Amino acid sequence: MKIATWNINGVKARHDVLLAWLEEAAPDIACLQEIKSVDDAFPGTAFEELGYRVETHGQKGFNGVAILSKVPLDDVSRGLPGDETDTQARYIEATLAHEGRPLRVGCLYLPNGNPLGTEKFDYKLDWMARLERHARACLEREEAFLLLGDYNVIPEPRDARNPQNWTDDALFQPESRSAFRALTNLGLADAVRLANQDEAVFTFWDYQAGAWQKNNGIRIDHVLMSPEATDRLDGVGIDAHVRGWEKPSDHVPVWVTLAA
DNA sequence: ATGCCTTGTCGCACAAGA
Repeated sequence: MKIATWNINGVKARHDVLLAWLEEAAPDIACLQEIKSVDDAFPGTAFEELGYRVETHGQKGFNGVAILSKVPLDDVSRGLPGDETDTQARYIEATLAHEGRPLRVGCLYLPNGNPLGTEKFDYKLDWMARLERHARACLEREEAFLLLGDYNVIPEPRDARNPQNWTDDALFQPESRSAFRALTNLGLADAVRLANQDEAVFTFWDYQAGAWQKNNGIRIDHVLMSPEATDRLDGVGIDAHVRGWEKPSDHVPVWVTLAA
């Protein structure tokens, strides 16, 4: 079973590229972020014709997440628990069956947090604290689950081509990195780092200043896995070539495959 | 030091992104 995450930066602008990637990569589950669409306006027909069910949690103009799935989804839940006043659409999760056992998939778009010294950075850290509490609750069930998406965190210096350029950025603050580390310290595995310890493993390249051509990237899209899911981990990949397609997102897909 | 692009918006410039 192949499960992927991709920040597509607008589902309407990315419709054809998303369709081409789904046909090429053929994931069973695709977790999407920044759909920038309300639920009713999500252009799902072409994806449904490929065999995907579509579950969205959208809002107008910004943010928005979705799960496309070739297998049935149960208990679809929208919004990250822990703050009923949070109106930003950044989290959706659902349960599916993998080899006869439940697998919970959480699709997340973590707040960017810039600029520093504003309520936006506080919101990022509050959101990460809620995510840790949610991860703890999920772990207590001792079942397989994935928390995957755009974390907007550069975990370590080797996860940026030019880490010195990010020292004043919310993505690379000690508080952001510590909050991400709190998740891995719970026992959640960073799938890409289980498979690949190299430098220059990136998932995002800015649209500006020829970042893609210079390979001036960062690794901010992550797949975190519970121990029960890691037991079944079979493969990990980053579809970086998609960044070179016409009209690309600035992020690329990251995926894992689970064995029986 | 700043902008460099891209997307969506009750557009005709701007906010937000990272």
